[in-house]
Amino acid sequence: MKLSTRTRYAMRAMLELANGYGKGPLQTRVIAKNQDISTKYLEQIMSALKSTGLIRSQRGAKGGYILANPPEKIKLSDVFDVFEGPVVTVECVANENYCSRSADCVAKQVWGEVQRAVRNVLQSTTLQDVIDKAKITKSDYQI
Amino acid sequence: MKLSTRTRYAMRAMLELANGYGKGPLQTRVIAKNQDISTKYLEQIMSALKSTGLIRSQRGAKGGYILANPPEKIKLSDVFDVFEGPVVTVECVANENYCSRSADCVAKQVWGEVQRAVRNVLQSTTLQDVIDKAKITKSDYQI
DNA sequence: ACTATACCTACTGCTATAATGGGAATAGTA
DNA sequence: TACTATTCCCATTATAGCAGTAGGTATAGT
Repeated sequence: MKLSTRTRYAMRAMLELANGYGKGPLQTRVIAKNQDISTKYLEQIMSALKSTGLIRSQRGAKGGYILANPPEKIKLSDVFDVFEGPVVTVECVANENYCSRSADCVAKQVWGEVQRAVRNVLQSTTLQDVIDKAKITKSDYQI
Repeated sequence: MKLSTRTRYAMRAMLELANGYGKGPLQTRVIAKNQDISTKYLEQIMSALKSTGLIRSQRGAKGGYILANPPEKIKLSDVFDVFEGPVVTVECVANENYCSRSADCVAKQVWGEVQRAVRNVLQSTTLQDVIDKAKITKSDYQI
């Protein structure tokens, strides 16, 4: 159950944007360099983040991306869901009609609990929470 | 972050074995039929489960598989780990030297929390727990 | 005009997944 | 002994998704 690099890159990019929130747009190129990510690949990721409404863009020179909402309003689950779907698990948890065993299936319940555990962590934490945590634990922090 | 079908099949097969624990070996063919899984594919999965020591086999006619330990001694995480590795997340969480940002990386901490949440669910539940739950909620249960 | 940026589309190599298939070794049974 | 049901072992395949590359267009600032 690995995370895709897309999700990891997306999270790191969003944390960069959160960190620079209020200081104008941040460019893909800059984020890519800071995070040591392929610029071209990150471009696609930013595009996806934009299409879900998490970030806004400014085209042209001095353009870039900014968060669509303040970092304390963006939950980690918002970012996570862009590429990992509605979280973890199994088709049968989401779709009641997926399989004939559905009603009685206990395996389904197990995966449902795992799903809730993950969601609980990601929904109860905002980008701002993460930034704050970093500032507390490290003066010389990095994201 | 989908689960592989291997893991889902493995879990269902283990639950079948748990359900029939003490009644002699259960055959791949039977499990496959009950669970509507390709027999040949399940064969490989059973082989992997055996090689990790979770189940034992009896070859030849009237053979099959049995749990290596009673169902109350087998945690769901034992089954999960066979195919999903040491759980969720990201190389940098497991390997301290994976990336130069490691020491200060807050993204890493996020994924670490997710990992712990998942492990917590899977380590605190045994096969027997799941069977019991099914018996309570349904007289006509199915796994 | 020039430049830096977002934006768009297509392609590529790679790997893992989810099977399928054939057959050998083993053990019970008639 | 012959027969049969099983585990066991190995190879092959089709597909899909991931991660990344590439080239170009539209837009905005200077």
